[in-house]
Amino acid sequence: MTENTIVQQLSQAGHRITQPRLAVIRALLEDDSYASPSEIRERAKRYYPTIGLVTVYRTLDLLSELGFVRRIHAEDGCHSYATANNGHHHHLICRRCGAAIEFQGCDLSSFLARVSQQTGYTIEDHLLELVGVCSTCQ
Amino acid sequence: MTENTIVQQLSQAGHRITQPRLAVIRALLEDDSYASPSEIRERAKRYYPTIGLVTVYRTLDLLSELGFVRRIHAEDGCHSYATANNGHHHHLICRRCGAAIEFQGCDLSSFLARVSQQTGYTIEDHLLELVGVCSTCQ
DNA sequence: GTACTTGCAAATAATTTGCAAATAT
DNA sequence: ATATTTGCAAATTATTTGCAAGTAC
Repeated sequence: MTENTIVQQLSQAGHRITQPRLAVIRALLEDDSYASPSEIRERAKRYYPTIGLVTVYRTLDLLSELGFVRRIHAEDGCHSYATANNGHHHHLICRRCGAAIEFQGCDLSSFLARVSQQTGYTIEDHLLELVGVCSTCQ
Repeated sequence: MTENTIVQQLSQAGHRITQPRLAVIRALLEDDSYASPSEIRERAKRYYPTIGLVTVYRTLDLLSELGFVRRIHAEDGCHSYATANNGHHHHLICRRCGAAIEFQGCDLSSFLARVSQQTGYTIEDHLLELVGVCSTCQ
């Protein structure tokens, strides 16, 4: 995902391209490790030093609605975000450095069909996150 | 999971069986839908009317360490808990009534091996939650 | 009897809201 | 020019901690 793509889609969706929003977008793209709103704010200050935490919250909400970020459900809480590409829906997270990348080809259909049969539930959605160690950290 | 099993293991692990703890355990077992600490407190009041919210938090922590409850990562936040059986590790959640049951046989090994190969990560753990509609709610 | 547990009150942390000033278009 | 966005301050919500009183063993 590039800054241009995000800016374009933000704009097309009727939102303004402001300095604080750009700063958050850059902060997210410059580093693939997941981060909390206040960590993202610290990174974003490099691009817009006076950015307020409230603006970071609001920008994350906005980017989340548009599918450019997603909340990470880590062992220590669910207050962090990572960039996300539209379409893919799952993160693979490095336990050491926090790098959160998306992986391709989540095909669980036969597994889900079996669980559905066993339980009587219809299954409509799933949350899947993999945790491990990235190649750099190994 | 039964009250007796939990009480026994709590006791064996050196913890005391108190009225507030029993109330939380009963509140959890009486209903399989997941609930927030304060909802659990409301349910537990039926068994011990003066129970404090702090005690509910502490009891949930304790039960969580022992593996009898697990946090549910729902669409609206990660502040809720459901009962868990030792060994199984994933919940299937009804979107309508909140029933959270565990399912058997999570075999993702070949899937995980493929992701590992594609990404260069070693994969050590995973978080999986399925969301759907239970047979009663259908 | 003693160590563990409880629950209040207070502290801390996380998030949201109201609103006047600033800014993108 | 105007509607959107910002960011402060304050409100709200969630969670943790200190500690004196209560309770299980």
